[in-house]
Amino acid sequence: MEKMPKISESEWEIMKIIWRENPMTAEQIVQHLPEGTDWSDQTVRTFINRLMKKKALGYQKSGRSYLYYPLISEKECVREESRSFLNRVFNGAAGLMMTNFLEETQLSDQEIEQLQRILLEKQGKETRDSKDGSQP
Amino acid sequence: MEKMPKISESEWEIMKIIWRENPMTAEQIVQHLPEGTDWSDQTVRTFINRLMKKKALGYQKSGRSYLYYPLISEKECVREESRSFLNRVFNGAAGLMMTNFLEETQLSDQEIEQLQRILLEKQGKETRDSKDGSQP
DNA sequence: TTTTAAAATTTACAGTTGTAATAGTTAGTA
DNA sequence: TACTAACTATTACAACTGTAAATTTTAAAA
Repeated sequence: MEKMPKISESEWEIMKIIWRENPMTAEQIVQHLPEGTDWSDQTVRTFINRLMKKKALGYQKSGRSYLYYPLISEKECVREESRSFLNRVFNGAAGLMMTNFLEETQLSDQEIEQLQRILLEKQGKETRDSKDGSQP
Repeated sequence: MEKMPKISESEWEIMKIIWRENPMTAEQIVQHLPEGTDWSDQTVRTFINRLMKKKALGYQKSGRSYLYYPLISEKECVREESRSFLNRVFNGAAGLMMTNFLEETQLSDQEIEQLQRILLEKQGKETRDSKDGSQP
């Protein structure tokens, strides 16, 4: 984990596509943009280029075009972005954040049950574990 | 809710202070910055000014200085920032997001229990309510 | 009332982001 | 092999951010 580059809002769109499936050409990336996204081809290529400058994407040549692939992991990025959000908005208080989300969000029964299951499991563990939180 | 202005990372620090206690002078805001924040006075005043331009802060004169107070609510801002984060990182999938957070975060027993309580309550309601989600 | 010190306002400046247009390169095609 | 269409790379430019310094205003002090 060398030091995650900062990924902007638009760049996230590109990364999400690439993480789902790669390697991929610029052309393909454009095709995979969520509907409603109204970016010109050039704009998308600019984003791709910036991501390469940031070392978030790598490429290999293939005929006339490049095949891009991620150099940073989605998990790491999600973790970093979550950390940032949590600090900015909730001063790092994860419990408060989740309470808030639960109260404001509509969830399906399945989701509720899954969350309950996770909590149940956590409840058993928390008491056992030290406050460290890093296990393989 | 006219249309929330976009609050930057640094500006959030100012807003969080003002929301906690207001009205407040620039001087006081500086004093309430979290320790470790290494901003010059001028920098803080720049942020305050930008927040006024954005109509996020208002003021009333008091002697030689201004007393600032919020013009936008914390709840609204938190909601907006959460929405943005959720879309950017999880494509809007709240359940996925919470699952992820629960799995990555260390929580106290109290917090776990509180979350369980909220879920329990939600479980009763979800089945009753329509999928609308807007009640007074 | 003039001075002055503290506040606020204006200006600065580089880096990031959104949004492309334009220029340069190159692999196929004629 | 020369041409061209598709790709990539470079350049553009304004708005937003982080970070202040310089300037102007003004209430309080002398």
